[in-house]
Amino acid sequence: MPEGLEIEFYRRLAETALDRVVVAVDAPDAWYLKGGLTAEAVEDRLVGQSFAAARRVGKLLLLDLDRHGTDGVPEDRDREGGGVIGLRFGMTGVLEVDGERAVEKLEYSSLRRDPAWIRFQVTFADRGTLVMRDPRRLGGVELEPNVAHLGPDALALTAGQLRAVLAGSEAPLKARLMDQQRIAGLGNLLTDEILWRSRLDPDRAAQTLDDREVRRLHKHLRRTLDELMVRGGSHTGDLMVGRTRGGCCPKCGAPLDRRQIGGRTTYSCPRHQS
DNA sequence: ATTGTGGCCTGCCCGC
DNA sequence: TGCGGGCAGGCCACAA
Repeated sequence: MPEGLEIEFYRRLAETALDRVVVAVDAPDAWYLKGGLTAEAVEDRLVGQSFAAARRVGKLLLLDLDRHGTDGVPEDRDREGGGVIGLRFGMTGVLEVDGERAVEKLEYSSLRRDPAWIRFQVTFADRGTLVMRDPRRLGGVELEPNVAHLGPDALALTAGQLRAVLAGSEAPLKARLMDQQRIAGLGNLLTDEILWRSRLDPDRAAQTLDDREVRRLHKHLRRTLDELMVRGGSHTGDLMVGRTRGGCCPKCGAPLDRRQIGGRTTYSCPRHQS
């Protein structure tokens, strides 16, 4: 599923959609529009504009609208927020620009291109498109999304930030790492991989980690994100081959534990993680 | 406040 | 061969 890494790939792809004038918006699924947004409102807001920048906070992709209209006339500066559209991809959302995908293989999503799965589409004057496909409709589109409640981005997390996130929390380590208000961008697969590499039990209370363990966790967090980014995504971790019912630890061959932690299916090695 | 739970959505996989 | 029940998890509302 798209976690922070995949959304970073999406963001890079979205940069090819910058500075192109929008001529049409298709939002066929009202349920996909969040925060009271309507198809008419998003069309009014986008048509005639272009995207000036593609940013990312955790799993949220942000497209900044150009401050100026196509005629170079300054926009109404009184309008609040500066014009940002937020795209969430849920578990099975895929981004395409001009028919190109940022991620070829997406775990738990389908490779089919059923037109019915198009939840949001922007057409540019050059006839190119930006398309969100989402079979399960767990993503969404929102204007001026609130990013204040998101924690620091996982891809740039410092050791000090990690320490602060874990301090004083009775919550299971894994739940704390996946809490988007604390750290933005870690999903289920990445978190299992990071904790497995760090040899830490996902069910331990977050605050029980000592300094050495926090530093170890931070080292593996950074290393894992860098490595899987190069490999191509969250599903390319070393644990993945064993991450199945009855699966075994790729390190030692011991049967993996399969538990629900923080409401998520969690795989861990009883021999390596404590 | 913090932490946990259930439900949303629907394609796909497994077993019968 | 077709069918039905789980399963997947990001996110949110709500409960304790």
